[in-house]
Amino acid sequence: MNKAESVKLPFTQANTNKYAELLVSLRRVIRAIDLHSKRLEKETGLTGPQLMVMQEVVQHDNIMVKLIAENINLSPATVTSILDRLEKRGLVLRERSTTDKRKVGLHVTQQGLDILESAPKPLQEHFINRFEALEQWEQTQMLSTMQRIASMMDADDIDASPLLEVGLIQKTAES
Amino acid sequence: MNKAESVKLPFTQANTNKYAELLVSLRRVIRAIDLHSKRLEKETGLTGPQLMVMQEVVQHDNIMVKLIAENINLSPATVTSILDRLEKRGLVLRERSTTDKRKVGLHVTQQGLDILESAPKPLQEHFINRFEALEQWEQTQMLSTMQRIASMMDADDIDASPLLEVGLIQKTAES
DNA sequence: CTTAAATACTTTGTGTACAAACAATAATGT
DNA sequence: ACATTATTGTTTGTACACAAAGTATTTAAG
Repeated sequence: MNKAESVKLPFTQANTNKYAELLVSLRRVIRAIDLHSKRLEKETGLTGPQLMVMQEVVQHDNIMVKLIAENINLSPATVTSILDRLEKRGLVLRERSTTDKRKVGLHVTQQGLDILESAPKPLQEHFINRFEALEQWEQTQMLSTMQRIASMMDADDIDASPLLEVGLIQKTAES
Repeated sequence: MNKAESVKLPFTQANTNKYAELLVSLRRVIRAIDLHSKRLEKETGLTGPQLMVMQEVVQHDNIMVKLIAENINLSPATVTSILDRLEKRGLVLRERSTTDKRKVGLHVTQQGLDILESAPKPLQEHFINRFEALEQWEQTQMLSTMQRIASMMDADDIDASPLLEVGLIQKTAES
């Protein structure tokens, strides 16, 4: 077990445990998504997040800001700023509820529908094609890996109780 | 399985192939990374990206901006703005090369080293612990899945030649 | 040697993305 | 009735993150 005592290893160095590589892959993915979003914007006038918000509004008319935020995993503040832009372009409408004046219901306009009509997907066509060309089991496996990473990451405080359902693996300390 | 066949299915509809769920997981992960970065900032004064840049500079003294950008997968413009902040706080130094005055070499200061000394990891401790508690094969499998997703995403133009090695799956045109 | 092209970095402009502070309203408590 | 608390949404301030345009410098071409 002489793996980590080497010479100096300032911080994350050569033995750089796999999670560092994982982080690099994640960065690549994040960047790819962002670049796609930027390209969308030029081609269709809608960024990825804007597209996701629009779709939420279309699928659930009169939806509240809070709900949108939860559904697509963004903070309310972020959603507000996205809605500002969408409203300014006349793609959605805000309507304050009369029964509960804290709430704001969202509606898509005809112009918004028109844009969505021709709107592309929130992920690269290229990726989608490749993904769907995979075998079912591969898609499933990819998805469940991502979901697992996600659940390992969020809930920093909640302790891994639900993660152990798989079985109390007894550590198997083989080197 | 009568859960999603609802009424109209405007665009991305109920059969909403798995990639949509994948995107949701990715968003969760992206957000978890961002939230961790924000927390880091409050606790140590360094965000995740700042930490990554610092580590590049420590590991390769006199490194150029361009190189940093490539190594951590960011645009030069982004790195410049991160360096602005690090320099303003006296954590790094910019030094214009004398032989090629376009180039800027980066150096970490003592103060920067001090901060790094106590610097946390760029991912949640919690995640790292969980990840490293996994079996080796599981770590490997997670990593390779992420790398596969990454390579399916970037290089929008490059056609999937290396991806087909697995076998020319014949599309499975069910539905 | 002068112009053109390439390189390295910065600036500008836009769009996320968040926490924290705020405002308005609603629900609850006393 | 009045005060406290909770909920919903917005504002403010900061930090990414990029493309496109701009600056300075170097290299290449003619």
